[in-house]
Amino acid sequence: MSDVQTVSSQDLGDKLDLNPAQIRKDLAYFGEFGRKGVGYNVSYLIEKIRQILKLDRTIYVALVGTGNLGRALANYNTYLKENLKIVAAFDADPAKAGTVINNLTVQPMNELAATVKARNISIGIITVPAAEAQKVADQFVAAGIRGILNFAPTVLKTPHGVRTHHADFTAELLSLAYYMEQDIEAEGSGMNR
Amino acid sequence: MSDVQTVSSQDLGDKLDLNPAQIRKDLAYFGEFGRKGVGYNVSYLIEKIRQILKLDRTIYVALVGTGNLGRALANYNTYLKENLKIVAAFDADPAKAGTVINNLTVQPMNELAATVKARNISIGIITVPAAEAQKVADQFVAAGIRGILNFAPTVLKTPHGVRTHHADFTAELLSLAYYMEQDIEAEGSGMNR
DNA sequence: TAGATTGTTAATCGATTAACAATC
DNA sequence: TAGATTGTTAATCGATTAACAATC
Repeated sequence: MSDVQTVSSQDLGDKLDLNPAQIRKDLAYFGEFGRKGVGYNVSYLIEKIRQILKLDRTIYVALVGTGNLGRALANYNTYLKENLKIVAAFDADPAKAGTVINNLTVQPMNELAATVKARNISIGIITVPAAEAQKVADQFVAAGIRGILNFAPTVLKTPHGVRTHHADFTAELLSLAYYMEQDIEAEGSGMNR
Repeated sequence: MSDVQTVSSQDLGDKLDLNPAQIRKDLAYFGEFGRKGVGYNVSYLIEKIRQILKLDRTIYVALVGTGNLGRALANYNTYLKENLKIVAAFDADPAKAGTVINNLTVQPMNELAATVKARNISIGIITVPAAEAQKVADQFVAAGIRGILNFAPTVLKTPHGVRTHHADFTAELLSLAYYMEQDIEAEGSGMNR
């Protein structure tokens, strides 16, 4: 491990709390990336993993809804890795068109389809009220988007072929609450984690 | 299934796409909730599951940071189930103190500890810039909070006994992008999902 | 060459499913 | 009683880990 050019499955297992055999098996599933007796070349492995995870290309993202959450996400843009870029923002309110949020000029909805195509946008983020979310999803789908990240508290219907993830704060809080209670019980019973 | 008073593991398995034996085993782990030859009493089962998931009590939540994201979450409050309630909001900017967001009056940070105790708050939400997040977490911990939901793009250090979840938009988008690509490949290869 | 470490096969472990006695 | 369905034990399946030949 003093040689930073190379890393062994043992090293990786230690760091990731995983069995070295697991590491080797998982990597071997995608190809032969290592050298027997030597280990894995770090930069080569990173490049391979980027390929496996499809992180070797930039993905362009559009945002609909420039309320508090939409603006928060647009500002978050700065933190997104270079392979994810929010490049367009839309709002149904015509009065919002032309306003600027963190370098993005808000566009009216009727420009959505053309912009998605022109800028090669493949993911749409929905931060509109629940009542409007489905309509926006339909417009994204019609524009040819491949994935939707929905922040509206409603379940969207999207056709097969369009991946839809739901960012659910409530679920996040409930999950946290559940594990908190588990912790408390574990303490009470003198168990360790 | 025509009798809505009662439900069988078969019924539940059909609905949840799970093996009936799995359903029975999982439920049996927590106790004997069913009646042989009859099934599970629906309302009794719901109550038991609520108990198991610790959903039978109200959890009080505080929010620090009333920027775009904080305000968005405060408004989201309306959608939270009755067992999760954001009951306090704080901001480091003294000028913000006293402003009202969706029924919540923003308080100055020096009131945090007292409010957490007085209102029996067990979860803290952090929506401040990354640079301030750790400081806020420390204050939450000192106030005796049991769980933290962190929206700042930074990893927090919290002591053993304080559950910390990180709501990571980037991870959400990356995961979506990954599955999108998988879908595309599956199509290309004529595989079905 | 001797030591190290991969990729992979064999052994183990755990989780899922099937089967069934108990019983409503 | 006959039919249905649980709770649980036994069988199966898959995933994790150990072991090791290949080889750098």
